[in-house]
Amino acid sequence: MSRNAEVADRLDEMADRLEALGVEYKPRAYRQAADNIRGHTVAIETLAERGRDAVEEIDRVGEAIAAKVVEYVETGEIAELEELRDDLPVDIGALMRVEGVGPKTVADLYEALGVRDLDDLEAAAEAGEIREVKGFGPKTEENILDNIEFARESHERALLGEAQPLAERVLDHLRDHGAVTAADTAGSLRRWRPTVGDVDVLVASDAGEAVVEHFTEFDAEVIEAGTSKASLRADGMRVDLRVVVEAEWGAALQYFTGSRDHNIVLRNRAIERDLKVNEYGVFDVSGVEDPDAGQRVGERVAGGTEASMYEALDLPLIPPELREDRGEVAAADAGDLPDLVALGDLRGDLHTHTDASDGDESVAGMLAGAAEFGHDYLAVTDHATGPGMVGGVGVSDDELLAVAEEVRAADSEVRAFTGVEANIAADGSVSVADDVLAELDCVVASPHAALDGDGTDRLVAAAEHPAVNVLGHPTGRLLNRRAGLDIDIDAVAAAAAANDTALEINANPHRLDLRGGYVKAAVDAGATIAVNTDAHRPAAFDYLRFGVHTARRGWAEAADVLNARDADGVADFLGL
DNA sequence: GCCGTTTTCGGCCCGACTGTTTTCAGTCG
Repeated sequence: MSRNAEVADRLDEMADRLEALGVEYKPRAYRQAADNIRGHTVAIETLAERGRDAVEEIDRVGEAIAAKVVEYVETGEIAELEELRDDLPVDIGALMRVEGVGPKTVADLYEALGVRDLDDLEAAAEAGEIREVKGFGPKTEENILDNIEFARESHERALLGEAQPLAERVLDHLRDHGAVTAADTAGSLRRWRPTVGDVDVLVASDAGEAVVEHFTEFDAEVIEAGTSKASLRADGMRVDLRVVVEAEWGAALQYFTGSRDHNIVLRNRAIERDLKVNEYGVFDVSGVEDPDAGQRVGERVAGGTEASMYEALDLPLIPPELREDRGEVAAADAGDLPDLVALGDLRGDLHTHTDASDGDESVAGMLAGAAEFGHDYLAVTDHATGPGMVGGVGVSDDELLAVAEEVRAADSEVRAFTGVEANIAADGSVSVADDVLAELDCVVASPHAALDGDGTDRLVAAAEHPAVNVLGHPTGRLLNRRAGLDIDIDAVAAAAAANDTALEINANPHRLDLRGGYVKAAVDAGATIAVNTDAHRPAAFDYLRFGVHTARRGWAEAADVLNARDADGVADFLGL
């Protein structure tokens, strides 16, 4: 776990515990600080070493939280958190994972029954003790019992790469219903976050109940189903449906896409204009005595489309991937929104494998697959031997040259670039002889071993290597499994930009590395981005969309992306 | 606890739903 996430988790825990105690406002402050630390592109220990003032540079982190961050980095503890843990000695994170159980419930059940963890909770529910607690009843007890098992299993967020295909199947099913006039994803899935907590789908229809019923006929367990919303559990994920009328489609889509912080910025902007924004539309409340009197108070000025919602606030439509409260509203206001790269802009793939190393397909098969996918060019970059390449996966320098010869000789519809995925050792050196690298068109260099600690110097050294063209999956993270290297992205991006080395967005859904926040920093520093699939078989070329949307989350335009260039443009970049 | 064209104090987004209640607290998104 990167230390940013580790620190953020501690602050989130403080928020939960403060909320359990009934403290107002502080929980929100801690959560916002935690979110911003988690997403910050500079390693938190680097900032902590520079002192409290440096930590305070992170948005929503003030004096008090910065001091706790420094304390945590230096001592591994936050004294106040330890006190809070002593006050309420429970596994608050595990308990809150139970649907319907929040901080207050955790505190109440500890006080009344001494519930400390999921096992205690289950025992208390089975013994019928929970229904006897004041404020609780048999229904709550039953719900807790029903939801405990899912809480035990689903401690991880689902990968985008799993959730997106499920969402598409659900949307296809919904669109089969004649009364459905529009259907789309919402939530973090529509923002293409690398992991999602659940799958949100939204439908426009005048026949809410019929659509909900149709939804429950999808092959899945029904959690709940009302007149306009319902939830299923499918493939280990929760799928939430909402049905709205067509006139409120845009408002609902905007609202449920979030992020929450993005929506707060919009609401505050609305208030400045005597407008009110909610999931039903934008309303002019200038002549209204009490704007809070109801959800559709005032005159509706927008709501049918998402664009109308933004237009009512004097803004252009902001693409979902940007809606993370990272300055997108200010940029939109100033007319400075990026013209984001799109899937159709991508013309090739510069990081792929064949059965010469650990791929499943021959050189010819990969080239044919690339042509079928619609690419103009493909770089064949099999693994070199070196640190991290166990079990004979990597091929020797001589074999690399033999594969290159096969690539050159291939009769291919796409332009074929020879290449290698070399390994960046812990000291930053590259594991292939210089004279071999010189023979190859496209040299990808990636870290495959020693994937913890600070990797900044290592990546800077690789970026400065004259033969290296692309830094592959720079941090080496694996979602839900390995945090990967901590890096100072500004330093890495500066070195990449200065040395004409591209930084990869590895589109494999287990990686999505670089992540969006790092991409934005890299683009800001003038670095070139390569969106590659790391395909080990032709079917994996489809991963490209996950990479493209990650690029969009990083505010990247087509001009920032190496493989949005034509084959000659790429050849120029590679120095051919 | 944080923040500032309401600037060093006084606010802090908004609404639906559920289950428990006789008017609302907690949770969720």
